[in-house]
Amino acid sequence: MEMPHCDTCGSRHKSVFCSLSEQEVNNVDASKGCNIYDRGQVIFHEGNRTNGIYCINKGKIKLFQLGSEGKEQIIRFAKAGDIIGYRALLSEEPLSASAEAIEEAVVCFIPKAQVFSLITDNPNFNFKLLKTLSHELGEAAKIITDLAQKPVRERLAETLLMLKDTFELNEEKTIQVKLSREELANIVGTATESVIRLLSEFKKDEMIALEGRNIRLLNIPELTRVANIFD
Amino acid sequence: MEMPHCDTCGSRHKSVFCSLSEQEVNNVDASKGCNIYDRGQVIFHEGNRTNGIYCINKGKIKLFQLGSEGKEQIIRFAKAGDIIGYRALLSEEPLSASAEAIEEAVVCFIPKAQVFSLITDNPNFNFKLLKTLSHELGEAAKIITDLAQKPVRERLAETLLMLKDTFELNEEKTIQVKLSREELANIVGTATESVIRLLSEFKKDEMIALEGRNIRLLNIPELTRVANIFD
DNA sequence: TTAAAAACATGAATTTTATCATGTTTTTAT
DNA sequence: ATAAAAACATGATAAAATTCATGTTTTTAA
Repeated sequence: MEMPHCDTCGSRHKSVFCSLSEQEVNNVDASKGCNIYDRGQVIFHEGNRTNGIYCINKGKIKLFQLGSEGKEQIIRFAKAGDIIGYRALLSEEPLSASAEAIEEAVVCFIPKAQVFSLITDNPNFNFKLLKTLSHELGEAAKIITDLAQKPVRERLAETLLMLKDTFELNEEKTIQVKLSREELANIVGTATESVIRLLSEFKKDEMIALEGRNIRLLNIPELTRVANIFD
Repeated sequence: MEMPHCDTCGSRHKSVFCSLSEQEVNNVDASKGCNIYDRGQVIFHEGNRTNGIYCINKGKIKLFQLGSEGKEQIIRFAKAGDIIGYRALLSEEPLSASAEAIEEAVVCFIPKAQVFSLITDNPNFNFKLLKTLSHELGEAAKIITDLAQKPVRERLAETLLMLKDTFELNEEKTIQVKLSREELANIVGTATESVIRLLSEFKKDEMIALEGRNIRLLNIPELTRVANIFD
């Protein structure tokens, strides 16, 4: 594999690393290691320790926890420019989730020492980290309230809109990520059959179109109404 | 009211402020403002902006979001030594939750400038903040998985154990916090009647004893088993 | 390429959970 | 102290969601 350079990494400027000096970018470059992961390959395992953070150069990643019955709960997604594994590194706790590529991905590993030296020496990086963590915590609180209070139909509509925001639509209004019905169920927090049924309903109501795992959002205002989102 | 001094604040040494120098403590003291809140009084409102963080000197606080039907979802609790409002301050977003005293509380307000100067000048404080945020994010992920996958009965048992860990038991094994059945339902994510019914069951099975709003945990191993917690 | 496995789909039955109705007890405010 | 309000409690009913069963389609691997 050809090692990608942070220098030429397209997503660096909209990432947590956007404020790094040339010298700092070179330091990160020198200390990092990169890997290609095929669809389905695991980047790290829940419960393990981490000695650095992972930066997504290319591809799409799902982060999930295993529930007590061995069922996956997808906590969030990461894509080019995002970092993963920082929560465990900073809290000095084991990884709270596993990370798995949902399409071919290139992921760089930045060792702990490098991360901590950036935190110490680059206030902008530090504030970016604080901001990322705080933002994620706010998102998590919203998800908690939704899971606790909204019925499955609303949560599925909301999930489709979240996937649109995260991965965007192409020209044909198709969400740019392919997930199985089971994976959708593992975001929504429901049974696979319920997702299948509700997707069929959304299709019948012409809110979406289905072509295999591709989902086209035909009527976003109506999906928003179903999701019961007021903000 | 008598203004409490950080200097003599019993919880400071186990809080995020434990690493402050004498000078820094004096600076915080000089810039802070304190208030007493009676049970039921609101400290801040979801959706508003904040210009600092709130440090609990005494008392117990619930943090909650309002769901789309106007129902409270309790996200977490705070007690002496804890800080609240930092998520919104650091993410530069509106407050994601409201804070309300569930018993008489003394809460100090530390202005933004003071917080940011500590972040910049005291690496230990900064790391404590990063650690707190990361830890909270991990807790939130666990809650998400539980809400998505565990039935109400298990979640209620788990909630009782969480309250035990947060507020501790007295000599009679009573959880040291008084919550209404409705508030318990707003943690668990269920209907008030379901909480009432399940508490009666737990009582019949001699896992707990009920005396008004006091809950005594008689059989913690069995509660743990019901909660289906393997760690 | 073809057999096996996995994913998708749908109906029926069952379980879980919420809602509604009603009565009692406790708390709060005058 | 007492009336009103809120909280607690429980049964009956209804709704929501899961599970089970079964068949089809799609994907994967030999």
